[in-house]
Formats: sequence, C-alpha cells, structure tokens
Amino acid sequence: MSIIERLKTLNSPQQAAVKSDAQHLLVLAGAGSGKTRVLTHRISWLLETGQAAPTGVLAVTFTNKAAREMRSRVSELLEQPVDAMWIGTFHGLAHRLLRQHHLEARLPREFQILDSDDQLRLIKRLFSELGLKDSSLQPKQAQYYINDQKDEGRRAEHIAPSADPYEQERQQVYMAYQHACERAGVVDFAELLLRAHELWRDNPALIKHYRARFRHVLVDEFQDINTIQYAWLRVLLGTEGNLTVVGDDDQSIYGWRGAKVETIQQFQDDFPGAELIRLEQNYRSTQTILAAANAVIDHNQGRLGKELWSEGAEGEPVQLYAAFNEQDEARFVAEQADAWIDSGHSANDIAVLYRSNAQSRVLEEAFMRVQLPYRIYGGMRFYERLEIRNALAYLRLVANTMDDPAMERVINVPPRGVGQKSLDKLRQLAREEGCSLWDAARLGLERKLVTGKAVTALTAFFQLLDDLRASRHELSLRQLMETTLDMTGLLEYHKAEKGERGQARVENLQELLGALDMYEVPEDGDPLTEFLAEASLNAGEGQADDHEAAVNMMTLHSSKGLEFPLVFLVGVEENLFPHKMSATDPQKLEEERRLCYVGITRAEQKLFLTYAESRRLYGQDNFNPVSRFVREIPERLLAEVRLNMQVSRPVSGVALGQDAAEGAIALGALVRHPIFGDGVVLNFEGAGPNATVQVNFDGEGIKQLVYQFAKLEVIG
DNA sequence: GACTGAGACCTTTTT
DNA sequence: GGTCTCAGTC
Repeated sequence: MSIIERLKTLNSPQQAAVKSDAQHLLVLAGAGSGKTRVLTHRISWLLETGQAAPTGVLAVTFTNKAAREMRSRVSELLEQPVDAMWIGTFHGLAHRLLRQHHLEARLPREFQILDSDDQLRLIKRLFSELGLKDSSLQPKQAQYYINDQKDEGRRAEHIAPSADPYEQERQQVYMAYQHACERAGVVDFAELLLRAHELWRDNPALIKHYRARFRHVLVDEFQDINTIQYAWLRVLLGTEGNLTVVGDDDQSIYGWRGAKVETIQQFQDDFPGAELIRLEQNYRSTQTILAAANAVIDHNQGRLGKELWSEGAEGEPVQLYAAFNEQDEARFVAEQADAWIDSGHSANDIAVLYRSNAQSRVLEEAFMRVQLPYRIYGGMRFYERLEIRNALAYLRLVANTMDDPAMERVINVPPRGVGQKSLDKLRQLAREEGCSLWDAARLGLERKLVTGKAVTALTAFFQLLDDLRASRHELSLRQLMETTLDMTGLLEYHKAEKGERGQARVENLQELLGALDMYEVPEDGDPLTEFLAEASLNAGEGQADDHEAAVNMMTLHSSKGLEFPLVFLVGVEENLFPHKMSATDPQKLEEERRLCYVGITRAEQKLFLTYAESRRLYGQDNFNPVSRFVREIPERLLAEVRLNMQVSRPVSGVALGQDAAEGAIALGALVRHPIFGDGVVLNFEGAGPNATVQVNFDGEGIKQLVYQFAKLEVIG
C-alpha cells in the first residue's frame, strides 16, 4: 500500500499527527483511539518522505511487549525489516549504550545487571555488615529509597547529610550499596538509566555524535515517564532534535513508582510552541461505556482535557451488582461469565479486573466451582524462578568472578558444606582486603581460614568453576549450562525436592536449556554476557499460555493496554478501590480515579461493576460503602442487577430466622428502619421470636436488631 | 541442613 | 486468613 492510501485509513486528527512537521509534538491519545497506529504510521511517514533515515530514529517504550509490537508493526508498514532502527525500552536502550561505551561509563566490559531480587539480597547483606539489623529501617524500604533516589537522578554523594537518624541510615545504606555494586561490576535497573544519562551529559563528543544521529525521537506512554528518563531524553534532544510523544494523562497510574504525570501535563511549558493533537475518537467501546468513563475522569483536576466519543452503538447500561459478601460477588461473576460463554462467546473475551491481588483467590475458587477455565496474569515470571536464578548465577560467575551477588547465591547451593560460619569469615576477609568474595574464598583457602568440610567443598567449587571458565569459549551456551547443571549437581538437587515442586523445577531448567538453544547470538558482543543481560531485561512473560480458551483475571494495573468485550470490575468499594492507602492524599486519589478510568475503558461491549456489602479481608470483616467512583457515574448509565433467586447463606449450619424463611426478608435485602434509615441485611442469628438480624445502615453502620421489634420494611 | 513454630506483613509492577 | 521470613532445635 502506498503512503497516500495508507493515510486514508486514518481519521483526520490521526493523519494530522502522522504528518505534523512540528519540532515538538504531543499526541494526547485517549483509550482505544489508535495510539500505536499513529506512532507506527508516523515513523514510516518520516522514513518514506525522506525526513529520517532508519538509523536516525529512536523510538522508546516502557515494556518489551510494546517495543516488540512497535517494531513488528513498523516493519509491516514498510514491508521490510527495521533492524537499523533503535526501538526499545528505556532500560534496553540504556543498556545498549552502556555496553557500547562501557569505558566512558566507567563500567567493566562484562558488567551484569542486578535485578530486584538480587538487589534486595545485597541490601540485606549490607544491613548486617553495617550493623543495622535492629534498625527500624527495613531492607525493603531501603531498596525503595535507593531506587527512588536514582529515579530522581540523585547519587548518594549528592544527598545533603541529614540530622534525622533514620534518614542518615538510609543514606548510609545507599552509599554502601553503591560501593558494593561498583566493586562487583553490577548495575541495577535504575542505575542503567542514571548511568546512561550521565554518560551523555558528561561526554560532549559522544552526545554530539548521538544528537547528529537521532534527529527524531518518539516516545510511547509518555505519561509514565520518570525524572531520569525525561532528563536522558532532553540531553539527547538538545535544541535541534525532533520529539514526538504519545500518551494520555488520564491513564497515568504509575506515580507510585516514580512516573510524573506533571511531565506530560506541562509538556507545552517545557517546549513552547509544541503542537498538541487530541485523539478522542474511540474505536473500542460502546457510547454508554465511554460516557461512564468520561463522567468519572471528569472529577479530576488539572487534566489536559479530553472527551472520548464513538460512532459505535449506544450499548447496554453498565451493570451494577451489590453482592452481600465477597463469596457472593465471586459467584455472581462466575455465573455471569458462564452464561455469556453459553450464549456463544469465548472465555478469552472476558476479563475480571481487581484492585489488588488478594482479591483473586475467592474469584478463582468460584471459577473452579463452575468449572470455568481461567488464567491469571502477573505473578512469578520465568527468569525470576529460584532454580533459573541459581543456574544463571553460575553463568554470571563464569562471566565475572567479581559478581558478589552471584557468588553469594551459589557458593552453597546446592549445599556443599560452606555454612554460615565459613561464609561469615570469607565475607569478613573480603571486607578487610577490599576484594570480591570469590578472591576472598581463594585467600581463605590459602590462609587456612576455613576448615574441614569447607576446604574440600571450596576446592571442588573452584576446580569446577575454573574448568567452566576455561572452556567457556569452546562450548555453546547450552553446553555450558548443561555442564554446569550436571557438574554442580544443581539439577539433581532440584530434582530431589519433594512433591511436584521438584518436577516443575527440573522442567523449568530444561526449558532454560531450550531457551539457550534458541538464543540468537548477537553479532557484536560476547554471547554469554548478552544472554544474561537479556534474561534480566526481559524476564519473560508470565506463565506460558496454554491454548485453551480461558477467562482473564488480572489487576487493573496490568490491564492497561488490553481490551475485552466483557469486563467485570470487581470490588468497587471504598477502602478497596479507591484503596484506603490513597484515601487521604488528593494526588493519590486522582491516580486511583485514573485507574478506574483505565478499568472502564477496557470494556468493549459490556461492563459489570460489582461490590460487596461485607468483605472478609485479612481475616476481618469489612463493611465498605460502594465506591465514590460508582457514584460519579450518572444514574442513567447504570442498571442495578437484582437477582431473582434465593441467596445462599455464607455461614453454613445456622438456621434462617422464621420470617426470613417465609421470604419476608432475605440476605442482601434492602430494608428501611424508622430511625436508622435504609440499610442492607447482612446476617441472621437464631430463630423464632428472638431471631436477630444484622443490618448495615447507610451512615449509621452495622446494627444488630431483634427482628420482631425492629419494624423493618423491605424496600428492595 | 532440614524442619518447626512464632511473628510480621498485607496496594498497584517493569525493567 | 494466608503467606513468608527468621530464629531456634534436632
């Protein structure tokens, strides 16, 4: 298809965005408005009109998935591979730069990437070294602190000393952590970005080269950008570079990990004269669903402003179901999903979205009960599994003996008799000598600091690793890994684990061997180093999808970017959604609202909102009112689902009250009390004249009433 | 080094 | 309520 023909498939704002010759362009792309289409068409437009060479384009995303999709769609449009183009994630591109310029970046050639888990382990170790074991500061918090600082571009030595002891400890850990990373030649995720920024900022010749090269920079999901990523881009752009950003301030939901909505909101202040194009026509949802989404997000302040519209069908009202507890809610969702599938739809077309992972359990049970297949997004990913990390840690040591986190991980896995005592001695020695744990272990052997079992164990360990290191370039990656698994006994060790766990681990290790077989060795760079980096940067999708059709269950966060004909948004209750952690802070509350907007706009045809009058969470019963977000949806768009059925009791073995049995009043019924007003029936106790009823009254809370005196009027 | 019990934790997640 | 971590014991 020619460029002209292709442009005709776009609507007019989309065309304007593709063809714009503004130096700085902000495309405000609402949910389902063809954001990726615009981005990919714009890249191919720039190339085909000769405004840019393939080597002159830098396109950045946040996830590997998005990067892959962009690459394949651009390649499809251009009908040729686009290998010359730099399309990737912020971390991936930063990594590429640092490899190419490791000298200027003051990094060892074979630096390795430290992922979150190893980062935390390292911090824990530093805690004991620094004597912070009993501190009120937790290793996890220190980890967040360090990453936050790096995301803001702050180095430990640049932070002004604080008088606050707690703050001092955090700074102390940051400092020690940084030194440990440098010694080991490892770089964490945030460090990739920070280093890449410093690399460009501090090397005028280098940045001059890249500025001349990347004349066109394009950024996807710009609302998710953090401080250091933005700084990195701005260094690259200088005054001459062309920048296109695509994003939606209403879908900014990652503020809690450093993303700054303000950056997109103030784009036109940073780049005066920037062109702003809004994509507001939605190709995904019914008009009713869009109206609901618009109504909710309209309650936020400081938006760039945008109103989604559609030429599509008006569609059904949004269904609202008031369950009386979380069991009932889950049962309702499972039954509705089942009915929809029975009417000829695929389970794949259904999504159940929740605010927090803790909610998934009850839903899973309900789905199992009606025997509906489901699949849960998120969770442990391939390269995060223990056995995989153990195996890769050996390879990391083969690549770089300075890698202390790797050494710590495998020095006694599988157990070979280097216990806590010996290990402590070796750590101590490493500290004294200022050397790696590897070298310390060598020294320890020489100086006979370790005894008995540890001596034979370490001798064998070094023999093995030296052999592996020597044969590293003769063997393929697979052979190297196979030999490692075999000689270290790691495979045997995991095989011996009891139950299905052992078997699953062995299977995963075999899959790892398969992955090494399939790995395409890059033209430049060392295969092993490149593979290890790839494993960290692209930890792998969730569990491999079996090809059976299944209902999709996931958090609202992981639903961003996806769409489904039928969506259940469950647990729309105050304290759960918006989450109580966000209730007091207006900024956080707005982010929750954006999360709600994201959730609603996932739905194409039909949307259910459900909430529970009573919810058991962390072993406690909670009675939360319906979420404010529901109340922000105009009533004309909502339809309350009333089930014409007997609601089963959650607690077994307690007889229903006499009157209840007669049908005068049911669990979940709406009742009116002369004094307390309206409420919902939560529970019955006992039978006969002394039967009591528990009612959750609006504004009054929960009351226990003796039924025969309560003068309750059933109103729904 | 494996097992056990007490205690702490409990929002969202990518790279 | 469930899970995970850590310290203590065999």
